Parts: sequence; structure tokens; C-alpha cells
Amino acid sequence: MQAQAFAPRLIAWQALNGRHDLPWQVNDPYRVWLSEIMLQQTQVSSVLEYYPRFVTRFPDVQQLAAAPQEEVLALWSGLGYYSRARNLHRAARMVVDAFGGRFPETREALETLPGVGRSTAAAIAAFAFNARETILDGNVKRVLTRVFGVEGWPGERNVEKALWTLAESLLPEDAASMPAYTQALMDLGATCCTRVRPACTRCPFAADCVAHQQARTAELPAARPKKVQPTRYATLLLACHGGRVLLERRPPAGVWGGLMSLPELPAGELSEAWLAQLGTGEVLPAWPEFVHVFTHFKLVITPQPVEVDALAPRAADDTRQWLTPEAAIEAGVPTPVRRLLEALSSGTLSVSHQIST
DNA sequence: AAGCCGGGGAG
DNA sequence: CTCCCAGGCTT
Repeated sequence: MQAQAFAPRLIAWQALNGRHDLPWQVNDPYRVWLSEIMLQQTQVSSVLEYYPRFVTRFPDVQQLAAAPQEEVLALWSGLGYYSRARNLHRAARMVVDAFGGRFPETREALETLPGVGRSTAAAIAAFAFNARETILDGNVKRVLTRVFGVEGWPGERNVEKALWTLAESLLPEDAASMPAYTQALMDLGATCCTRVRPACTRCPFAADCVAHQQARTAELPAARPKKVQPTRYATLLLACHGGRVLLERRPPAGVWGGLMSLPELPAGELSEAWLAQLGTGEVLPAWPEFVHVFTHFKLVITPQPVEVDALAPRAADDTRQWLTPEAAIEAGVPTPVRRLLEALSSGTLSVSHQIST
């Protein structure tokens, strides 16, 4: 893909397939700025409900600057990211007070307005002033990583820097086409090069797109690395006597809430209090620990078998029961507990580390 | 560099 | 439920 071929092909595509009737597609820096702020991390369909009301109430930057902040926030209510509204109001006052009521025309100067970062400033400069500045939003990152096969998560500093450089190298030569080109970048990402199931058959770059040619549109852009889950540790007690094992109903809230389970010793140690409850017996060697993964943490479980000399008295309610492993499984237990009970009933003396879910 | 902001849509 | 969206600001 030649860099100089990118913009003309994209603009030609946009002329026939792009969006041309969005209400903020006007040559007015105030309305462009307002729409760009509203569209930050917010989908077009949502902004379409708010933007008309806002420009009706505040037709120009002077009237916005003169309004009380509460009224601005009220019109923003429901859009989310309310610091955008506060910054919007501050920026309007800055335009009036510091720039004489006229928006600055360069990307660099626009970036001094609160709430206007590099990409938003570039969008305003390109749409309103034909500046040869590139945007780099989520749509553009997706298009560029796919077409040019850029590896790595775009949130990573080096990857993002490379994308800015790449995006700048693709700008059209003639400044007059900057509005159409910028809109085309957004439109391609929003309507064709979508996050899932992109419409590559309708894409002007399909023949050159690295992701499409390698059938890797699902892998590019690379997803955010998953956060390392916090680790918790627990000992699950396998108290056995006469072919039965002690089960305990867990508290209603929290992990495995309300389910029957093996008694859990939080500290990872076999406590004296627990042994006393069970009377006398023999503590057997612990089984190998294994990991159970939850959505928000991982639990390292140490199964601790104990052969007790007699069955402790059954509690009045059903919070504690001595059951055969088979009956316990039947009662409904969490998956890792079921695996342990299965190992117990099959007479296995140790559990493989491969137990996990 | 990572966390935060927020409501909503898609899968 | 997760992940992301026309990102920017703070720590």
C-alpha cells in the first residue's frame, strides 16, 4: 500500500459511501468543536439525541460562555463523562475572553482549550480550517492497524506513537480535501472497518489490507492485555469418616454464595479451632494445590484431608452435613469442589495440578 | 504508564 | 457478562 495512494482512494470511497448529512457537518468551528467533544468515547447515535438541543439553546460560543454552568450540565445530563461538559464551558469562556470570540485555527492552539487533546484539536482544525492535521481516534487506529498490519495494543505508547507517524504520512497533499478525508477516515471505521465482522467486500483497501489478506481482522487491532488477576489462597477441608465427607453451606453473599461446599479455611492453615470441632483424628498430607479462576481474581486451593475418629453431631439446620461424595455432588457444589469429591470417591490419593476450570 | 470517567450498543 | 466507542486528564 503506497502512502500517497491512500488518501485519494479513501476520499473517492467517501464521496459515494460516506455519511454526508450529520448535523455537525458544517463549516463552523463552534459546532464542529461541540460535536467533537460530545463524540469523545460516545457513539454517533447517542450524540444525535443531544447535539440539536444543545445548539438550539446555545447557538454560538458567546451564548454558551454566558450561561451558568448548571444549565450546561443539565443539557449534558445522560451523555456521561461530565468533565467534558465542565471543560466545554471553561473552553467557551476561554475562546471569548482569551481569543476574542474566535476559535484558534491551528491544532497546537486548539490544544490549549480544556478538553481538547491532540486528536480533537486535529479534527476541529481539519474540518473548520482545512489544516493538514491527522486525527487518531478508535476508528482510525482500527483502520490503520488492519490495513498496514500494525502489531501490538494501540494503547501502548510505542504503538500509538507509530500510529501517529503513520497517520501523518497518509494525509492528502491538498489541504482543501482535509474535511472530506477526515470524515472518510471516521466513516470507514464506523461503517465498514467495524470492530467485529468488518465488511471487507465493500472496503476500498481490501486488496492491500494486511489483516484481510492474512485473515486476521479478528486479531487486529490487538486487544488490551488482560489485567493480572489478584490471587487469593484458601484451604478446602476434606474431613472424612466412614466413607462420608463433611459439607458446609456457604454464606449467602460472596463467592459460591449459598452453595454447599467443603469447609474453607481462609488462612491456608489448618486451625486448632477446626480440629477441636471435629474431635480427634489424623491430619493427612495435603493434596497438591490447584488454581480456580474467577472473573475478578484467582483462587489457589489447597485440599487438606483429615481422617476423623467419629462423626461430629449434625447441626440442627442443614448448614453442615456428612455426605458420601456422590451425594455431595448431587447436592450441587462448585466445580472445583466437585472435582475434589470425584477424586475422593475414586480413591485417588492425590489430585493433579491440572485440575482447573 | 495506568486509572478514571459513564452511558449505551453489540455480541 | 465483556469489550469498545469521534479521548483527555490526573496521578
